[in-house]
Amino acid sequence: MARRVKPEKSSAGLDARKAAILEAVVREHIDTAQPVGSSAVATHGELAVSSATVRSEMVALERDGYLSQPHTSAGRVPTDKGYRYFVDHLQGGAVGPVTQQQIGDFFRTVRGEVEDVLSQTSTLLSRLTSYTSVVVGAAQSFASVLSAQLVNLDARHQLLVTVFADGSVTKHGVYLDHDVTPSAVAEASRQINALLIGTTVESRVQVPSGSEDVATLVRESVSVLHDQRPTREGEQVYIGGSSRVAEAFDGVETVRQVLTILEQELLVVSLIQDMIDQGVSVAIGSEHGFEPLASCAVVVAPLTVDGHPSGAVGLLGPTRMKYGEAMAAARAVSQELTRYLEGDPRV
Amino acid sequence: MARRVKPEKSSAGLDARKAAILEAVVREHIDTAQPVGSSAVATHGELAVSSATVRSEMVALERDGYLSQPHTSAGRVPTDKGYRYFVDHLQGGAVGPVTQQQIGDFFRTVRGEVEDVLSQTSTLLSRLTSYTSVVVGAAQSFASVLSAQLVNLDARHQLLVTVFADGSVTKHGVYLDHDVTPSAVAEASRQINALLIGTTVESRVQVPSGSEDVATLVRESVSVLHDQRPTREGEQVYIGGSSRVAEAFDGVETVRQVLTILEQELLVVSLIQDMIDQGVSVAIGSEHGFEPLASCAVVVAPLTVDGHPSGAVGLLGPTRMKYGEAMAAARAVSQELTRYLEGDPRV
DNA sequence: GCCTGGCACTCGGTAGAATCGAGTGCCAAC
DNA sequence: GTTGGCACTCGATTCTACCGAGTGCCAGGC
Repeated sequence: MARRVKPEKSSAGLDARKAAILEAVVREHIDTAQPVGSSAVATHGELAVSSATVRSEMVALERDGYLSQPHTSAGRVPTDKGYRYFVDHLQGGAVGPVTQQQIGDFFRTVRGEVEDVLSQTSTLLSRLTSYTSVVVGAAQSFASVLSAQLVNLDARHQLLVTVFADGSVTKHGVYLDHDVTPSAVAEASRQINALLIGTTVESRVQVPSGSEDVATLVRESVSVLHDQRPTREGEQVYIGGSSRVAEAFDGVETVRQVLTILEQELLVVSLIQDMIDQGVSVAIGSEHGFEPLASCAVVVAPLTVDGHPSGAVGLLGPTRMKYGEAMAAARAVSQELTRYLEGDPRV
Repeated sequence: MARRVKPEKSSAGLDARKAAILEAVVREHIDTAQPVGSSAVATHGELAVSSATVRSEMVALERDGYLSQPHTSAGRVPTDKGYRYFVDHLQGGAVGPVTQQQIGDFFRTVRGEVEDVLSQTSTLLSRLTSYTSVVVGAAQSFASVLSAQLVNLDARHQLLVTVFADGSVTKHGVYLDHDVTPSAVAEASRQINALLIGTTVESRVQVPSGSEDVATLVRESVSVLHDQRPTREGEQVYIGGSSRVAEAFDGVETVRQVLTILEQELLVVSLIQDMIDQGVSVAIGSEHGFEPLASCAVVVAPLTVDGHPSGAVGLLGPTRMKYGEAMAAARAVSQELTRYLEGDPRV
């Protein structure tokens, strides 16, 4: 058997006509949610060939895994591989002027704590794209302590309020089984502040021994701060427009599955984090290896504040989502959000 | 025409047999989600009457608005009024021992900031009941300031961290258009603390005039704290198990509508707040006057910490929800959560 | 050798007819 | 007042026929 290699097939690319047909099928299917027939491609598209030609090309595209047929005598539907090719060859356009304007307006007028801004950003992104949006804000666990203060709630209950260099604030209850005097709390607060400033939650510090109230308070405070579970505290997830899930899929069961996934924030974070780590911006269907999201596509854009990776914005839609628009919107929002966060460090 | 009044009809109550039949219909319908026929009631129920008798009673119940027929020759379905009667005559049982155990375990082991506890409580309640749950935590806007501190993020950016008597903490960015020295910040922090301690966000305080850095910082800080939007900051909403919405209704469109409502937190808060204010614990169908939730029922239980109303826990399900279980679970969780919050004031 | 028009074939979707049966309303008899 | 009996209704289900979009294949043309 001759080892002759047909250039169009062995190379990753498709020949121009196949590519054009694939693109037409994808575009049409995204638009109509219906299988696309050869004649639709022949008339609608720009290629000047007959439907018979399109048909034979489609056979090849199907053999190579870019298209599939729901059943004989139906049109073709893109496979995940087909979408992948489409996305890879999409020259990333920018977002429309109206959308850009809306994004600009939003960040010009939004105010409040970072958490609120992230949450509202998620809603914005969802509104702009009509897909479900996810914003992940990663607090740097290596951020050092700027201030730690023990506040007296009542004689037995104190609140440890810690401010970190990245602007995040945590609070932890510190309880004793007997009353302490305000002056003991004030003294403990001074010591804690001195002890913790400049450290991170990962660094170990020398705590005083002894059983008098001040020492106990200091020990308790330090331990409660260091025992915070790293995952939950480190990342916040904001999901916007979960009702869009019900628009994207028509089976109630699929909707339920996707919503169930979205409820598990750790899952969502790790999925998006994986994508960011691998430098991927779009995951289609089962590319992320997540069974229940097999009919979904995820688009992400990283957030980098002052050079540090610090979260991401993402969109979740059906595999037949409008990739161009979604990617443009995610990019635009991530850029503006980054600028906002940098100009305005973790309000 | 004789003005004779039949006692059973004019009084609010139904005669015993009608009540029994109504109850049987409601129970059966909640169980099966199907219209209930007369024979099912006659056999299944405890009443020793024939289906023909049940039928004629059902005609009366339908005339009085407790039941309705999807179409001739189908069984009967309870109306909102029918559910209302059922709920009003439900003697509130307690939660099962297993559930009680789970709730107890949860509050015995849960740790962290209040916000996290409330969020996890919402998930718990949803898991226990398989309905979507809502937890509203109301921070007292009348809570006085325990401590206010200005922390130096960098030369132009300061963070105002305020601790309130109810244990809540807020942070606000304070920015100037020029650099300030750390000692100015420290001095401003001292003044702000002295100025604000004991006040509430509603009380007006006398701020220093003058253009030097310290006075400006103090003015800015006080104003940024007072300008916080009262609604958004005052109440936090935690929604658990939104995927349950997809289980409760079978039309994708209904699911979408309900999810859309749940996304509008202010709406949810005001709905629940209204119910609490009016001392209602169950709202069925259109009782709350909310079009898109016409096919839903809402169960709430108030939270009162140290005698002050401070939020609520709620459940949202279909009108054919298991009222007994839902109410018992909401009550049990609200009690335990109340105890937790009191014993452990706003960690 | 590639493209094209023609053609037989496939198969899901829709419409209509027939059927089934759960459930009703009514009535005469007890 | 209750009950068994009975005719009737009407949604749901099944079956059939049919339509048509779309295919695969092939012979003829450029």
